[in-house]
Amino acid sequence: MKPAVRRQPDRTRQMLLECAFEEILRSGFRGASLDAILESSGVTKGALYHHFGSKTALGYAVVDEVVRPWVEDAWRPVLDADDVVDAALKLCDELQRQRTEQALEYGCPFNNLINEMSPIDEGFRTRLQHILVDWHQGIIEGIRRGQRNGSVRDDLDPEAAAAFVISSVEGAVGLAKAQQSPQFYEAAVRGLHAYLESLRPPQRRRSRK
Amino acid sequence: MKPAVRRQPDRTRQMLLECAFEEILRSGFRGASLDAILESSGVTKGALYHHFGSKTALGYAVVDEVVRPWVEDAWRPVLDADDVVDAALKLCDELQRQRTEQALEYGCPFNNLINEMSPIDEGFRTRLQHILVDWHQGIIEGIRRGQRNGSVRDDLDPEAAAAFVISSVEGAVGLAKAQQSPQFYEAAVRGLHAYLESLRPPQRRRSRK
DNA sequence: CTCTGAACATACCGCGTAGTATGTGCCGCG
DNA sequence: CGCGGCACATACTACGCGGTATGTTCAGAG
Repeated sequence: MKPAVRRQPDRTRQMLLECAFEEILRSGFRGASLDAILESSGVTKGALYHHFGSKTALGYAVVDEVVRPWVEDAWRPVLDADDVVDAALKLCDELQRQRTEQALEYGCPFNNLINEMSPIDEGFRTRLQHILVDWHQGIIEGIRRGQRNGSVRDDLDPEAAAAFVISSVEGAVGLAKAQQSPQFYEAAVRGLHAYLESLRPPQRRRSRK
Repeated sequence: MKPAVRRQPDRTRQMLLECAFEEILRSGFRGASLDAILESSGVTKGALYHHFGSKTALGYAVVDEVVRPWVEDAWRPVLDADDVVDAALKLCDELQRQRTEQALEYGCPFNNLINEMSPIDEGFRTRLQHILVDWHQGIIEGIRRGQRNGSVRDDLDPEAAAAFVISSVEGAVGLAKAQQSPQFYEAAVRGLHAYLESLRPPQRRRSRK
């Protein structure tokens, strides 16, 4: 009657991380109920405290092993593309298309955690900071490469532009939570789209195509 | 021995609102402890529940009577100025200067509440939504006026640009909480500054001065 | 002067929570 | 074959929290 295979510590741990991620996305970290995580994951409290020493430790693990890859997978394609603006616009359209989902209701897990936990817990703050710094640095590198291969204007401060773009994206996703219609969010993405277009060098009509 | 004047219901109520605002800024709404608010305001629990039916009612009142004016006072000057871009840049520098304060640690009360409460409480969501819609509409009007009097480019989607700017500001303030240095925040504001400059019409060198 | 009710003050309650103490089964090693 | 310890499972505890019940005081109407 019991599950065919038990004693799968890796799988149990992974289940906990994923279900905790979902619950934290819905309720925030402090609002996340361990009982809810246990119920959705089908794990008992004993198992949880065997794998993680505390709720905080579980939260840290979620940041390190779920949130971080989740964020990096999002912006990594931009860095790999040869035309940064094209790649960014593509990602921008992606944001527009995925808007019907939970994203508009629950926002971005990364942004949520920064807002909730950074001021009150150093462990969260430093972890989230590193994710942000890496992201920022990645975009800066992308812009520099774009400037080198002529797909981005030369007279652009890469550090400022990168921070500005990241801020606008996270800000838009955050503010969208206050709306029940995607109107504001769509407008913000349109604004971002136009801004990204303006980053192309003026002399050249198009880089190619 | 007792305070010279007691029984000042208006003052008591105001004290509660202000102290609740501070506590909510520090700990979020759910994390805000009524006991902490009572201690900092010097009011007892009986008095609190005489003025407000519940913690939620207190939170709504804080949004309506503290957060809303706080937000509107910030962007109202932009609408009143004749050159929108100048006014926006001024506000932008203001953001840069006030960065040393609590702003970087605790963020924007408005943005914080949206992120925390919108997904889980309709009462908060609708109130915050109205503040955001008014803000958005205000900036749109400002841009339109700028386009009419020649201080803003004609080929600009006011709705998109307004949402984009608001998003970037709130996003920057939110993300700044993850940093202990103002580096990222300053970069984002610099990016915003450059973007605002780009909104000026190209043909005219300067509107005046 | 009296008396009513607004404006508090104090003591208490119930609930959900993170965390713990202790028990159990099973796999692998010797 | 025995047995130690990993991977769980269950029952319980402590505590902070929002909320309430009840008592007290004072200002003002009549």
